[in-house]
Amino acid sequence: MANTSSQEPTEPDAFTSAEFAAWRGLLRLHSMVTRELERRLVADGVLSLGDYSILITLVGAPGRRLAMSELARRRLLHPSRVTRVVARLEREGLVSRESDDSDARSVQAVLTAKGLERLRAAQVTHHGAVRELYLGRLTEADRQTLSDLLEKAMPGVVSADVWPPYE
Amino acid sequence: MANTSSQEPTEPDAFTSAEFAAWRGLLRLHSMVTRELERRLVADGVLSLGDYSILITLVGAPGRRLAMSELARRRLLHPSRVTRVVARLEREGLVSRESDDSDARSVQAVLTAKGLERLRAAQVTHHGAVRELYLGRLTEADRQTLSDLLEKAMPGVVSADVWPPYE
DNA sequence: CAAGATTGAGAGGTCAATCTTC
DNA sequence: GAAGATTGACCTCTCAATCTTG
Repeated sequence: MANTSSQEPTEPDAFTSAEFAAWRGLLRLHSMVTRELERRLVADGVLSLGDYSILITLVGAPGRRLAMSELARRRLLHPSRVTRVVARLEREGLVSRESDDSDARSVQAVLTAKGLERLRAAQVTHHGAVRELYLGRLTEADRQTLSDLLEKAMPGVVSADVWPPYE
Repeated sequence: MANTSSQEPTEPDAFTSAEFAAWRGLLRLHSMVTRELERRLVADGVLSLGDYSILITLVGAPGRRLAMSELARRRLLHPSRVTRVVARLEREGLVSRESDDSDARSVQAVLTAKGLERLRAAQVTHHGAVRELYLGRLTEADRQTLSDLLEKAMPGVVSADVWPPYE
Protein backbone atom coordinates (compact mmCIF):
# COMPACT_ATOMS: atom_id res chain seq x y z
CA MET A 1 0.00 0.00 0.00
CA ALA A 2 2.57 2.45 -1.06
CA ASN A 3 1.70 6.05 -1.63
CA THR A 4 -1.89 5.97 -2.74
CA SER A 5 -2.43 9.72 -2.65
CA SER A 6 0.83 11.19 -1.38
CA GLN A 7 1.19 14.31 -3.46
CA GLU A 8 3.91 16.49 -2.10
CA PRO A 9 3.12 20.17 -1.91
CA THR A 10 4.66 22.09 -4.79
CA GLU A 11 6.12 25.57 -4.76
CA PRO A 12 3.41 28.23 -4.82
CA ASP A 13 3.77 30.95 -7.47
CA ALA A 14 7.46 30.34 -8.04
CA PHE A 15 9.89 33.09 -9.04
CA THR A 16 10.67 33.57 -12.70
CA SER A 17 14.30 33.08 -13.56
CA ALA A 18 14.90 36.83 -13.70
CA GLU A 19 13.19 37.27 -10.33
CA PHE A 20 15.26 34.50 -8.86
CA ALA A 21 18.49 35.91 -10.28
CA ALA A 22 17.81 39.43 -9.03
CA TRP A 23 16.91 38.14 -5.56
CA ARG A 24 19.75 35.66 -5.24
CA GLY A 25 22.23 38.18 -6.61
CA LEU A 26 21.18 40.82 -4.10
CA LEU A 27 21.45 38.45 -1.14
CA ARG A 28 24.76 36.94 -2.16
CA LEU A 29 26.45 40.12 -3.23
CA HIS A 30 25.47 41.84 -0.02
CA SER A 31 26.58 38.92 2.08
CA MET A 32 29.92 38.47 0.34
CA VAL A 33 30.79 42.16 0.31
CA THR A 34 29.88 42.89 3.91
CA ARG A 35 31.60 39.77 5.25
CA GLU A 36 34.82 40.45 3.42
CA LEU A 37 34.68 44.16 4.22
CA GLU A 38 34.25 43.40 7.90
CA ARG A 39 37.11 40.91 7.77
CA ARG A 40 39.47 43.45 6.20
CA LEU A 41 38.54 46.26 8.54
CA VAL A 42 39.06 44.05 11.58
CA ALA A 43 42.34 42.73 10.13
CA ASP A 44 43.49 46.33 9.91
CA GLY A 45 42.73 46.68 13.59
CA VAL A 46 41.15 50.06 12.99
CA LEU A 47 37.36 49.75 13.20
CA SER A 48 34.69 47.08 12.86
CA LEU A 49 32.06 47.63 10.20
CA GLY A 50 29.44 48.31 12.86
CA ASP A 51 31.57 50.97 14.50
CA TYR A 52 32.40 52.42 11.10
CA SER A 53 28.74 52.87 10.34
CA ILE A 54 28.21 54.78 13.57
CA LEU A 55 31.15 57.12 13.01
CA ILE A 56 30.32 57.71 9.35
CA THR A 57 26.83 58.74 10.38
CA LEU A 58 28.11 61.17 13.00
CA VAL A 59 30.71 62.77 10.72
CA GLY A 60 28.01 63.79 8.27
CA ALA A 61 25.78 65.42 10.87
CA PRO A 62 25.87 69.14 11.75
CA GLY A 63 28.27 69.62 14.64
CA ARG A 64 29.28 65.99 14.18
CA ARG A 65 26.67 65.05 16.74
CA LEU A 66 23.33 63.30 16.83
CA ALA A 67 20.81 62.35 19.48
CA MET A 68 20.94 58.66 20.34
CA SER A 69 17.45 58.10 19.00
CA GLU A 70 18.24 59.82 15.73
CA LEU A 71 21.40 57.78 15.38
CA ALA A 72 19.33 54.64 15.89
CA ARG A 73 16.81 55.71 13.25
CA ARG A 74 19.42 56.49 10.64
CA ARG A 75 21.33 53.29 11.19
CA LEU A 76 18.17 51.15 11.43
CA LEU A 77 19.29 49.99 14.84
CA HIS A 78 17.31 49.44 17.99
CA PRO A 79 17.88 52.28 20.50
CA SER A 80 19.18 49.79 23.05
CA ARG A 81 21.88 48.70 20.64
CA VAL A 82 22.99 52.30 20.16
CA THR A 83 23.16 52.79 23.90
CA ARG A 84 25.61 49.93 24.27
CA VAL A 85 27.71 50.62 21.19
CA VAL A 86 28.12 54.29 22.01
CA ALA A 87 28.99 53.40 25.59
CA ARG A 88 31.85 51.26 24.32
CA LEU A 89 32.95 53.83 21.73
CA GLU A 90 33.04 56.38 24.52
CA ARG A 91 35.27 54.11 26.61
CA GLU A 92 37.55 53.89 23.58
CA GLY A 93 37.58 57.67 23.23
CA LEU A 94 36.08 57.78 19.74
CA VAL A 95 32.79 59.36 20.76
CA SER A 96 31.66 61.40 23.73
CA ARG A 97 28.20 61.77 25.21
CA GLU A 98 26.82 65.20 25.98
CA SER A 99 23.48 66.25 27.32
CA ASP A 100 21.17 68.45 25.28
CA ASP A 101 20.48 71.86 26.87
CA SER A 102 17.09 72.16 25.23
CA ASP A 103 15.85 68.70 26.24
CA ALA A 104 17.16 66.93 29.29
CA ARG A 105 15.87 63.57 28.06
CA SER A 106 18.13 63.65 25.04
CA VAL A 107 21.74 62.48 24.91
CA GLN A 108 23.98 63.61 22.08
CA ALA A 109 26.66 61.34 20.69
CA VAL A 110 29.57 63.48 19.51
CA LEU A 111 32.47 62.40 17.30
CA THR A 112 35.82 63.14 18.95
CA ALA A 113 39.04 64.17 17.17
CA LYS A 114 40.38 60.68 17.84
CA GLY A 115 37.20 59.21 16.39
CA LEU A 116 37.61 61.31 13.25
CA GLU A 117 41.19 60.14 12.82
CA ARG A 118 40.19 56.51 13.16
CA LEU A 119 37.35 56.97 10.72
CA ARG A 120 39.62 58.53 8.11
CA ALA A 121 42.11 55.70 8.51
CA ALA A 122 39.34 53.11 8.14
CA GLN A 123 37.98 54.79 5.03
CA VAL A 124 41.08 53.90 3.06
CA THR A 125 40.44 50.21 3.62
CA HIS A 126 36.68 50.62 3.39
CA HIS A 127 36.56 52.44 0.06
CA GLY A 128 39.26 50.24 -1.38
CA ALA A 129 37.43 47.07 -0.43
CA VAL A 130 34.04 48.26 -1.64
CA ARG A 131 35.58 49.15 -4.97
CA GLU A 132 37.52 45.95 -5.29
CA LEU A 133 34.65 43.70 -4.26
CA TYR A 134 31.69 45.47 -5.79
CA LEU A 135 32.01 48.74 -7.67
CA GLY A 136 35.32 48.21 -9.41
CA ARG A 137 34.12 45.98 -12.22
CA LEU A 138 31.32 48.36 -13.15
CA THR A 139 31.64 51.43 -15.33
CA GLU A 140 30.39 54.71 -13.95
CA ALA A 141 27.37 54.35 -16.26
CA ASP A 142 26.72 50.85 -14.89
CA ARG A 143 26.75 52.24 -11.37
CA GLN A 144 24.25 54.88 -12.35
CA THR A 145 21.99 52.29 -14.01
CA LEU A 146 22.24 50.05 -10.99
CA SER A 147 21.39 52.73 -8.47
CA ASP A 148 18.50 53.88 -10.68
CA LEU A 149 17.13 50.36 -10.64
CA LEU A 150 17.49 50.10 -6.88
CA GLU A 151 15.69 53.41 -6.51
CA LYS A 152 12.95 52.24 -8.85
CA ALA A 153 12.60 48.97 -6.95
CA MET A 154 12.24 50.80 -3.64
CA PRO A 155 11.60 54.53 -3.99
CA GLY A 156 13.66 56.55 -1.53
CA VAL A 157 16.22 53.85 -0.95
CA VAL A 158 18.94 55.86 -2.64
CA SER A 159 17.56 59.36 -2.58
CA ALA A 160 16.12 59.86 0.89
CA ASP A 161 18.50 61.69 3.19
CA VAL A 162 16.95 60.50 6.38
CA TRP A 163 15.49 57.08 6.31
CA PRO A 164 11.75 56.81 6.92
CA PRO A 165 10.20 53.98 8.89
CA TYR A 166 8.89 51.31 6.61
CA GLU A 167 5.18 51.97 7.14
CA MET B 1 46.58 79.90 21.44
CA ALA B 2 43.66 78.51 19.63
CA ASN B 3 44.10 76.10 16.79
CA THR B 4 47.44 76.99 15.34
CA SER B 5 47.65 74.05 12.94
CA SER B 6 44.50 72.04 13.52
CA GLN B 7 43.69 70.68 10.10
CA GLU B 8 41.07 68.00 10.37
CA PRO B 9 41.71 64.90 8.31
CA THR B 10 39.62 64.86 5.15
CA GLU B 11 38.02 61.88 3.49
CA PRO B 12 40.54 59.85 1.48
CA ASP B 13 39.59 59.10 -2.12
CA ALA B 14 35.87 59.71 -1.62
CA PHE B 15 33.18 57.88 -3.54
CA THR B 16 31.77 59.49 -6.65
CA SER B 17 28.07 60.19 -6.45
CA ALA B 18 27.26 57.13 -8.56
CA GLU B 19 29.49 54.97 -6.38
CA PHE B 20 27.85 56.32 -3.28
CA ALA B 21 24.36 55.78 -4.67
CA ALA B 22 25.07 52.20 -5.75
CA TRP B 23 26.61 51.36 -2.37
CA ARG B 24 23.99 53.08 -0.24
CA GLY B 25 21.20 51.62 -2.35
CA LEU B 26 22.52 48.10 -1.97
CA LEU B 27 22.89 48.39 1.81
CA ARG B 28 19.55 50.01 2.39
CA LEU B 29 17.52 47.91 0.03
CA HIS B 30 18.95 44.74 1.50
CA SER B 31 18.37 45.90 5.03
CA MET B 32 14.81 47.07 4.46
CA VAL B 33 13.74 44.01 2.50
CA THR B 34 15.22 41.42 4.85
CA ARG B 35 13.91 43.15 7.97
CA GLU B 36 10.40 43.46 6.66
CA LEU B 37 10.48 39.97 5.20
CA GLU B 38 11.57 38.54 8.53
CA ARG B 39 8.87 40.52 10.30
CA ARG B 40 6.14 39.18 8.02
CA LEU B 41 7.29 35.59 8.19
CA VAL B 42 7.41 35.69 11.97
CA ALA B 43 4.03 37.44 12.10
CA ASP B 44 2.65 34.54 10.09
CA GLY B 45 4.00 32.23 12.76
CA VAL B 46 5.26 29.84 10.10
CA LEU B 47 9.04 30.17 9.82
CA SER B 48 11.75 32.70 10.58
CA LEU B 49 13.87 33.88 7.66
CA GLY B 50 16.85 31.95 8.99
CA ASP B 51 14.87 28.71 9.19
CA TYR B 52 13.41 29.41 5.77
CA SER B 53 16.87 29.65 4.26
CA ILE B 54 17.84 26.28 5.73
CA LEU B 55 14.73 24.51 4.46
CA ILE B 56 14.88 26.12 1.02
CA THR B 57 18.45 24.87 0.70
CA LEU B 58 17.50 21.33 1.67
CA VAL B 59 14.48 21.16 -0.64
CA GLY B 60 16.67 21.85 -3.65
CA ALA B 61 19.21 19.15 -2.84
CA PRO B 62 19.08 15.58 -4.18
CA GLY B 63 17.18 13.42 -1.71
CA ARG B 64 16.30 16.62 0.13
CA ARG B 65 19.33 16.09 2.29
CA LEU B 66 22.74 17.68 2.78
CA ALA B 67 25.72 17.11 5.04
CA MET B 68 25.92 19.68 7.82
CA SER B 69 29.17 21.09 6.46
CA GLU B 70 27.74 21.45 2.97
CA LEU B 71 24.68 23.18 4.36
CA ALA B 72 26.96 25.58 6.18
CA ARG B 73 28.93 26.30 3.02
CA ARG B 74 25.88 26.99 0.91
CA ARG B 75 24.26 29.23 3.47
CA LEU B 76 27.51 31.05 4.30
CA LEU B 77 27.05 30.03 7.91
CA HIS B 78 29.56 28.83 10.44
CA PRO B 79 29.29 25.06 11.00
CA SER B 80 28.57 25.61 14.68
CA ARG B 81 25.53 27.71 13.78
CA VAL B 82 24.20 24.95 11.57
CA THR B 83 24.64 22.42 14.36
CA ARG B 84 22.44 24.45 16.68
CA VAL B 85 19.81 25.49 14.14
CA VAL B 86 19.37 21.97 12.82
CA ALA B 87 19.16 20.64 16.39
CA ARG B 88 16.24 22.98 17.02
CA LEU B 89 14.59 22.24 13.67
CA GLU B 90 14.84 18.56 14.52
CA ARG B 91 13.13 19.16 17.88
CA GLU B 92 10.37 20.91 15.92
CA GLY B 93 10.11 17.97 13.52
CA LEU B 94 10.97 19.93 10.37
CA VAL B 95 14.30 18.23 9.76
CA SER B 96 15.81 14.94 10.84
CA ARG B 97 19.44 13.98 11.25
CA GLU B 98 20.77 10.79 9.72
CA SER B 99 24.23 9.35 9.65
CA ASP B 100 26.02 8.81 6.36
CA ASP B 101 26.79 5.15 5.60
CA SER B 102 29.83 6.00 3.54
CA ASP B 103 31.41 8.35 6.08
CA ALA B 104 30.75 8.01 9.77
CA ARG B 105 31.97 11.54 10.45
CA SER B 106 29.22 13.08 8.36
CA VAL B 107 25.71 13.92 9.54
CA GLN B 108 22.97 14.43 6.99
CA ALA B 109 20.21 16.96 7.57
CA VAL B 110 17.04 15.69 5.89
CA LEU B 111 13.88 17.69 5.22
CA THR B 112 10.80 15.95 6.69
CA ALA B 113 7.30 15.93 5.22
CA LYS B 114 6.27 18.37 7.94
CA GLY B 115 9.24 20.57 7.05
CA LEU B 116 8.20 20.59 3.41
CA GLU B 117 4.65 21.60 4.31
CA ARG B 118 5.88 24.45 6.46
CA LEU B 119 8.24 25.59 3.75
CA ARG B 120 5.49 25.66 1.14
CA ALA B 121 3.26 27.63 3.47
CA ALA B 122 6.05 30.12 4.15
CA GLN B 123 6.79 30.55 0.47
CA VAL B 124 3.45 32.23 -0.11
CA THR B 125 4.38 34.99 2.31
CA HIS B 126 8.02 34.98 1.26
CA HIS B 127 7.47 35.36 -2.48
CA GLY B 128 4.67 37.84 -1.97
CA ALA B 129 6.82 40.02 0.27
CA VAL B 130 9.89 39.90 -1.96
CA ARG B 131 7.76 40.95 -4.90
CA GLU B 132 5.96 43.67 -3.01
CA LEU B 133 9.08 45.09 -1.41
CA TYR B 134 11.65 44.64 -4.14
CA LEU B 135 10.84 42.99 -7.44
CA GLY B 136 7.30 44.23 -7.98
CA ARG B 137 8.12 47.71 -9.23
CA LEU B 138 10.59 46.43 -11.78
CA THR B 139 9.74 45.11 -15.22
CA GLU B 140 11.02 41.70 -16.17
CA ALA B 141 13.60 43.45 -18.35
CA ASP B 142 14.68 45.59 -15.38
CA ARG B 143 15.18 42.46 -13.31
CA GLN B 144 17.34 40.98 -16.02
CA THR B 145 19.40 44.16 -16.31
CA LEU B 146 19.80 44.31 -12.55
CA SER B 147 20.93 40.71 -12.15
CA ASP B 148 23.32 41.15 -15.08
CA LEU B 149 24.87 44.12 -13.32
CA LEU B 150 25.19 42.19 -10.06
CA GLU B 151 26.84 39.34 -11.93
CA LYS B 152 29.18 41.79 -13.64
CA ALA B 153 30.04 43.42 -10.32
CA MET B 154 30.87 40.07 -8.72
CA PRO B 155 31.22 37.24 -11.22
CA GLY B 156 29.51 34.07 -10.03
CA VAL B 157 27.25 35.85 -7.57
CA VAL B 158 24.18 34.99 -9.61
CA SER B 159 25.37 32.13 -11.76
CA ALA B 160 27.35 29.85 -9.48
CA ASP B 161 25.33 26.90 -8.27
CA VAL B 162 27.41 26.20 -5.25
CA TRP B 163 28.99 29.14 -3.63
CA PRO B 164 32.79 29.12 -3.50
CA PRO B 165 34.72 30.43 -0.53
CA TYR B 166 35.83 33.97 -1.12
CA GLU B 167 39.51 33.26 -1.53
C1' DC C 1 0.69 59.91 29.24
C1' DA C 2 4.31 60.14 25.35
C1' DA C 3 9.23 60.27 24.07
C1' DG C 4 14.25 59.41 24.97
C1' DA C 5 17.47 56.45 27.06
C1' DT C 6 18.80 52.54 29.49
C1' DT C 7 18.72 47.63 31.47
C1' DG C 8 17.88 42.44 31.47
C1' DA C 9 16.69 38.51 28.80
C1' DG C 10 17.22 35.94 24.85
C1' DA C 11 17.93 34.86 19.73
C1' DG C 12 21.27 34.83 15.82
C1' DG C 13 25.98 34.60 14.60
C1' DT C 14 31.36 33.78 14.87
C1' DC C 15 35.69 31.84 16.72
C1' DA C 16 38.68 28.60 19.29
C1' DA C 17 39.03 24.18 21.32
C1' DT C 18 37.73 19.36 21.37
C1' DC C 19 36.21 14.75 19.89
C1' DT C 20 35.66 11.31 16.41
C1' DT C 21 36.60 9.30 12.08
C1' DC C 22 39.01 9.32 7.62
C1' DG D 1 47.37 14.83 10.55
C1' DA D 2 43.10 16.73 8.35
C1' DA D 3 38.01 16.95 7.97
C1' DG D 4 33.24 16.85 9.99
C1' DA D 5 30.61 17.95 13.90
C1' DT D 6 29.93 19.71 18.31
C1' DT D 7 30.58 22.64 22.62
C1' DG D 8 31.68 26.89 25.31
C1' DA D 9 32.71 31.71 25.22
C1' DC D 10 31.57 35.87 23.35
C1' DC D 11 29.62 39.60 20.19
C1' DT D 12 25.61 41.77 17.76
C1' DC D 13 21.05 42.72 17.79
C1' DT D 14 15.99 42.95 19.24
C1' DC D 15 12.19 43.09 22.50
C1' DA D 16 9.88 44.12 26.85
C1' DA D 17 10.18 46.59 31.02
C1' DT D 18 11.71 50.64 33.52
C1' DC D 19 13.21 55.32 34.61
C1' DT D 20 13.23 60.17 33.63
C1' DT D 21 11.71 64.29 31.51
C1' DG D 22 8.54 66.89 28.31
